[in-house]
Amino acid sequence: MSKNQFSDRINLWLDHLQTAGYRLTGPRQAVVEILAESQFVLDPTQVFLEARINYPTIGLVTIYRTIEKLEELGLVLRVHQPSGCHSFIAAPTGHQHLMICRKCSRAEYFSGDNLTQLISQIWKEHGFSVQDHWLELFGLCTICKNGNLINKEIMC
Amino acid sequence: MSKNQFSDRINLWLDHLQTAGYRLTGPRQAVVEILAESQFVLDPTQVFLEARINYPTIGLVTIYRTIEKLEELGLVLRVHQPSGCHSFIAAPTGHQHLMICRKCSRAEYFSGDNLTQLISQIWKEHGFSVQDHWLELFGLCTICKNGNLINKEIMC
DNA sequence: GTGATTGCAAAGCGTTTGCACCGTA
DNA sequence: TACGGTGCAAACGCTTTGCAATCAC
Repeated sequence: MSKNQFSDRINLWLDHLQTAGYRLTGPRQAVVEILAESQFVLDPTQVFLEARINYPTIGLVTIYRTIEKLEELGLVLRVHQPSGCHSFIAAPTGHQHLMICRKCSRAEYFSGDNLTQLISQIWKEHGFSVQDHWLELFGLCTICKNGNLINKEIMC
Repeated sequence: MSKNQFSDRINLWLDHLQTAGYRLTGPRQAVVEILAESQFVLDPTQVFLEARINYPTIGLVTIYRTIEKLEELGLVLRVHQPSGCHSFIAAPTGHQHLMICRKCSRAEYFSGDNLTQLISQIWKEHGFSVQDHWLELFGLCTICKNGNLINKEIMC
């Protein structure tokens, strides 16, 4: 994804917020910039620390309140991991699932999962009607797999 | 799953605890009985309330400590749901995934997911090496789908 | 008898709420 | 100017820890 696409996402999110009746403020823009551009899943404290670089007076409470609004607008997603469920990432466009790097927390979306056969089989065997599914992959991203020491700290 | 199989699971878990060097106590047995027999995902407070029926002096802290040991022995699994990640269920035998009823929290395991093709495709397209995956289905169980009012309160 | 286990109370942690001040529209 | 947004401090709920009494081995 190019730098321009990330910038587009920032503007898209700011538009969404404004359309929903929310005001455009410095602290809000700082949070949007972090989450819209991040290739890694981030928890509120990580967003807070990043946001303070551009907006030093921002408080952690504002991070929570902004994430809440972005989540409500479907722009941001809570990410569930074995290590915990306190992190967030930009929501996908369309039907996609996450793969997350165990080492650096980099997150990428993929598509192409086809569970229709499985779901109809489950219907027949268990009588369970499936409405929704969660699929998440864990492993190593290209960079970490090749032994590079690139991680969140160095990248951000 | 028959009643006998559940009773077997209780004894199996108690054996595992003892083999691991843990002592067999009343409070521990009470927790094991609840979690080994439950068809529903249960959070620590729910286990606590259930366990007090058989063991009225048990404390919530003991629930947490026993769940911790059962998890460590691979007998119990934390369940992640849109509503939160504080619930637990007996771990599956072999490669299986959970389907969870949105209405009553009943959980059933299924097998037969085949993601090998998807994972090799992801390797080719993203260079991401997948080590593990999470798959969870959400919907309605046979009982809730048919409009019955059976739920946790009535069942347990 | 000895050391693990228990329940209570207190501490810890992430998150939310109350409130007066501030800044956008 | 009006009212939504902000940051601080305090409250909150779930979970963990410290400790003396208790209980399994």
